[in-house]
This record gives sequence, C-alpha cells and structure tokens, in this order.
Amino acid sequence: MARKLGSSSEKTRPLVRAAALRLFARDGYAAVPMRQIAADVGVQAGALYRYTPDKQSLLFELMHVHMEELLTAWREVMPDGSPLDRLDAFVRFHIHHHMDRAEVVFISYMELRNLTPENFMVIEEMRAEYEKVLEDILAECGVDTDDKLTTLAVLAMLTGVNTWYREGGLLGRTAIAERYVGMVRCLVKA
Amino acid sequence: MARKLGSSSEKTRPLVRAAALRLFARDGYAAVPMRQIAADVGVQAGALYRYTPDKQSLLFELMHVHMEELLTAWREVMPDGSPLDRLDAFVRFHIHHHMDRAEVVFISYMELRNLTPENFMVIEEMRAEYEKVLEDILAECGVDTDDKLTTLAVLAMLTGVNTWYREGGLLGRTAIAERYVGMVRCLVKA
DNA sequence: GTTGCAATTAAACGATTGTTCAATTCTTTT
DNA sequence: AAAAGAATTGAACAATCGTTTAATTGCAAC
Repeated sequence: MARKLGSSSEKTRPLVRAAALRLFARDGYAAVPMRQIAADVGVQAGALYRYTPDKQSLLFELMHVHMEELLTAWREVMPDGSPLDRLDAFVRFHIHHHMDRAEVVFISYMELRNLTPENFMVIEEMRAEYEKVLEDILAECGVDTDDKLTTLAVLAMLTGVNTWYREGGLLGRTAIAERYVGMVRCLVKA
Repeated sequence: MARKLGSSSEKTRPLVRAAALRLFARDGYAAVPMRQIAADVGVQAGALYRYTPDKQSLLFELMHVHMEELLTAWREVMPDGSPLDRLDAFVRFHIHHHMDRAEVVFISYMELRNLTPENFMVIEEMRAEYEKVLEDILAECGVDTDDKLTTLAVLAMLTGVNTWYREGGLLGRTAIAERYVGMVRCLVKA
C-alpha cells in the first residue's frame, strides 16, 4: 500500500534528485551550484534544504541508490544454470542495466573523489561487492582469480561501453550485449 | 644544442607544471586553488602568472604535451612486422607508456570536461588519432572495424589497467602486459 | 655603486560558493 | 473565516575563488 503524497514536499523531492542527476552528469558535481539545481526545479536556493541536508548528500544519495539497485537487480535476475550461463547472464545484465542509467553511472565513477571519506567508503564497499560477484562467477568458470587481472579487465571492458554507447547508433543494445558475451567467453577460455 | 637556463624563470616553470600535475591528479582540477599550486612551488599566487596565463592553460598544457608524447612515442617504437606483431607491440606499448604516467593519464580523462570547448576539441582530435592507430592495426588483423566496438572494447580494457595498477603489486609490469597481449590476441580471433 | 630589468610580494578586486534565517506566502485544518 | 503549520522567499553570511596591480625585492651589467 502506497503512502499518500499529500504534501508538496513529497512531490518536489524527486524533482530535486532528477535535476541534480542531470546537472551533475552534464557539468560535474563541483561545477553545479545549488542555485542552478534550484532554478531547474523552479524554486529558490534556500528551499532545497527542505529536501536535502546539503549538497554532498545529494551526490551520495544518487550513488548509493544506484549501487543498491545494481546489487539487488542482479540478485533478481541471476540464473541458476551453469557457471558459463551465469557469466553470459552477468554480461547481458551489466550492459543493459548500465545503458539504461547512463547518467548515474557516469556520475558514479567520475565524482567518486567528491565524496567525503565516510561516504566514499560506503560506495567503495558496494563497488567491491559487485566486483566480487563477477570474480566468483569467473572462478566457477575455471579462471584463475588469484590476481584480479581477468576480473578487472572484463569489468573495464564492460563498463567502457558507457563511454561510447549512444541511443540510435549502428548497433542495437542487444546486438552490442551479444558481441560482448562472445568476447568475454573468449577471454575466459584464454 | 640546449638553450641556456639562465633566468630563474626557466627553472621555476617545470616546478609549476609538476605541482599542477600532482595536485590536479590527487584532488581534481576544480578542487585545486592556484594558491595551493603556488604554495607547493614555494611562491605566492600572483607569481604563478609569470609561468602560465591562467589556470586553464595549466591543465590544457599537461594534457596536450601528454597526447603529443603518446602519439610520437608510438611512431618511434612502431614495428614493421606483421599486423599481429604490430598489435602485440601496441598492447605492450600502451600499457607500459600509461603505467609510467599514471598521474597525467588519470587527469587526461577525468578532467576532460574542465577544458574550454576549444581546448577540448584539440585533445579530442588527438585522442581520436590514437584510437585510429589501434583501429587500423585491428583492420589489418582482419577484424571488422565498421562498427568501432572491438576497437573501443580493447582500448577500454587496456586503459582500465591504470585504474587498479599500483607499483609493487602481485604482478610485475611486464607480466601484466603479456597477459593483456594474450587477451587481445584472443579477442581478435573471435 | 648605481642603474635597469626581472621576479616576487602583499593586498585587493569582483564574482561565486554553500548555507542560514527571519519574514512572508501558501495550504490545510478547524 | 480563522488559526496553524508547512513551504518558500529574498537577503545576508562568511569563505573562497582566479586574477590584477602597485610596490618591493633580487640580481646582473656597467
């Protein structure tokens, strides 16, 4: 049962997050004044502080929600089949999930150093957890994971998609994902 | 024949660049005040403007010199052998060259959006030129380069090394490079 | 030692920043 | 319609930013 969204506060909060997301992604956290976020929402700067304690929390919450969604989304789609099936599924999942969230993904590794040390640790741990997901799959596939080289190489390759993929390109989302499935399979054998 | 470095100006200029490099890499361009660069050099902020017209030029010059060195260094080591030999050589070159320049490499793709549009275009063109180097090699190796997917996947994988490599890790520089040579060879066949 | 130029300083500039707060408006409840 | 509470404003705050400039220092040539 959904809670009532009676107060105007509850309607505005998502707008603030959306504006912060868009602007942080476009101009960078440091380059976006609170006043600009406020203007984007259609409000004065002071009013923002009803929806966030400060600018830092705005950034952290975007990243934190993103990482939580990433980890839970994988748990939901993670198949029971063979290790190689799980690897294929992970590749497809990662690419599609990241393509759908270009802005927050971009923020999440461009603005890491604008987090306070405490906030950074939280995100970093979740990132390590996600990395561990892939590492475990690779290990089950028979890859030597003593050094994390293969894990990190695969992850770098997958995450790199976001730096160039734009909607409406030559290749569709699924075609791209399948190409990466093929490449990752190849890397696992080597 | 080297020019004389008589004036103190010519001795200080490299110190300014070195300080900017170190601080931009550590804290990010936007987060580093000119006063901090000055303090690092052991001088007052105003004195910096004898060595750079402004902060932006400091950033641009670091990136520009880096890209120039990257492109000319490859031309110098580029072998004449078979396409596959050239591919191997490129992988080794890229990894070693980037490992030796962790700070400026980090800056060069973290601070791209802090360049003015004009400066950005210059760097972007050089980046595209470097990408083309790999694309041509891959094409000669028989890879379909109509879509740039393979090119960008390989480049993302290679550049990813810099996000985790630290001196004194489990694997030595050469061992890492050779592992990547193996992986890239594998991707080319697929 | 004095002249002249290069280098540096210290101070100031205007602009912008995140954030706070008293005063005001809007919305809802009685 | 009156009262209460939530939401918003607009102005102000202290701090910090990149950059400029007049005054000062340091150094080399004569």
